[in-house]
Amino acid sequence: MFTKVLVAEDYEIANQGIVKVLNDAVGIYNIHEAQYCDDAYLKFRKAHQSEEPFELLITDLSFKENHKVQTRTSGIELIQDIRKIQPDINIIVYSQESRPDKINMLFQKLNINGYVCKGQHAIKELVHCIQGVYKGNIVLPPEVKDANQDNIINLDDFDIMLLEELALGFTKKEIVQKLKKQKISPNSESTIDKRVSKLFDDFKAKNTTHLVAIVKDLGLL
Amino acid sequence: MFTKVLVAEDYEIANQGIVKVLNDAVGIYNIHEAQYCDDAYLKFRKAHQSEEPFELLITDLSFKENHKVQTRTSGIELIQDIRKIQPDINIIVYSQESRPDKINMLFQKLNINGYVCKGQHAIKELVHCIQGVYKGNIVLPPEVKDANQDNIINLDDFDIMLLEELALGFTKKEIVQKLKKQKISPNSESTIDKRVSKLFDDFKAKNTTHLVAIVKDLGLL
DNA sequence: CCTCCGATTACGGAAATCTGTAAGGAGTTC
DNA sequence: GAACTCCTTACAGATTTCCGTAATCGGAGG
Repeated sequence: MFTKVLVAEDYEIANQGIVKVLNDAVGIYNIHEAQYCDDAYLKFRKAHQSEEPFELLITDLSFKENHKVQTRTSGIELIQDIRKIQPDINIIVYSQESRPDKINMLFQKLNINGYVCKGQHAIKELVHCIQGVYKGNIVLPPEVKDANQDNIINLDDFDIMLLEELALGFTKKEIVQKLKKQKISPNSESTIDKRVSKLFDDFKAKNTTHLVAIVKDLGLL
Repeated sequence: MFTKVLVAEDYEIANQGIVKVLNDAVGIYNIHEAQYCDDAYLKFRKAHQSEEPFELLITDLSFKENHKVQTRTSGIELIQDIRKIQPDINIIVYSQESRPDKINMLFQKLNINGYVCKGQHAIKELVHCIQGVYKGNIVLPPEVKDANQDNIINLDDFDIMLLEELALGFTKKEIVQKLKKQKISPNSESTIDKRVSKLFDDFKAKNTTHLVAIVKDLGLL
């Protein structure tokens, strides 16, 4: 089993809970805690430099800002920064988020090893997830396993960019200008139209406003 | 101090944590727990019928659905249902939500007595909140106290309805038709235009899509 | 009674959206 | 090379949005 683990979680009650689970149910005792992203990063780097690296990171996604100045505010940035130092580190994200699309994104973009959803069965799922990751598996939460199947809509970066620009209130003409300025193709208004129309079909949206509302609800933006 | 308290929280680790805080830091020992909304409601009703009512409800807002059929899925419904039985019950909401607008809505629409934000200082805030509510105060979380001031935008029910319809992709013409069918006034396209334009100003939105995106981000929809 | 003020309503016009059709290019397959 | 598909681009027209101006109505206050 993993011997050295870092738990990054700002919510102090949960933090205590996780440590207890690791002790009692998994049998890990060398556990370091961090309540702030920056703190987690520093602890991680120090351990890596002194050649006593962590084997597993368990982290939340959202860290509330407080009086202290934090350079990293979200767990996503923390993961990216830590992966730069130690690419093969095992990472389990442990968060409130339960929207399948958003969780899927974590696996795709950040290559996390496991995800546990804070909730009723968090203890059982956490134990199961750690054991699975230790065996080298990718452990999806039941929320994603159930929901997946065929309703996954594959959005490429261009689609995401379009959605973001539209959500920021830019007109298609403005988006076209931006694209041309940045020399990104495609960049004709007609193609943008076509792309957005395809998104209408995908998400069964009636118009741009509806589309952005749907995508916001799904947590993709 | 309160003697009989109900804690409704589906997240088992947090549930345990709250009970511990109530025991150690506040000195409340007659604590009942519920992991499901329906369960909380039943316990509450039973206590009220047997004339040993709860004096305080501490509840989360979001309850994950699971295999069990739940008639109440959100803490908001739970609060509304419990208030019907015992209007003067003290209620503290204890949730992830940190957006000032959404928290304000809880105080305005549900008349809750206190709010505690899950986070770094949850323990201290929870203790402070319980003590304040016991004295008869309305206890706002620091997030709201800081943020408030003048940036509160007052939306009436008509505005909210407009925003919801727009987010569902209805055109203004369609909304007008609905209003006329339901004999709700105002119901002219021109007034709808004016109202939405005012919302543009309030939220500094460039167009309808931008407006809906902003409002979704604020958590008002 | 009169005036002021805010909300509602009507109307018009420039701009943007949405939805077609059609044409050109790049890559694949036969 | 011909046939095919997929993506990009152009264009056009109906609808909708957005933002003016202006008329009307009702309540508040002098």
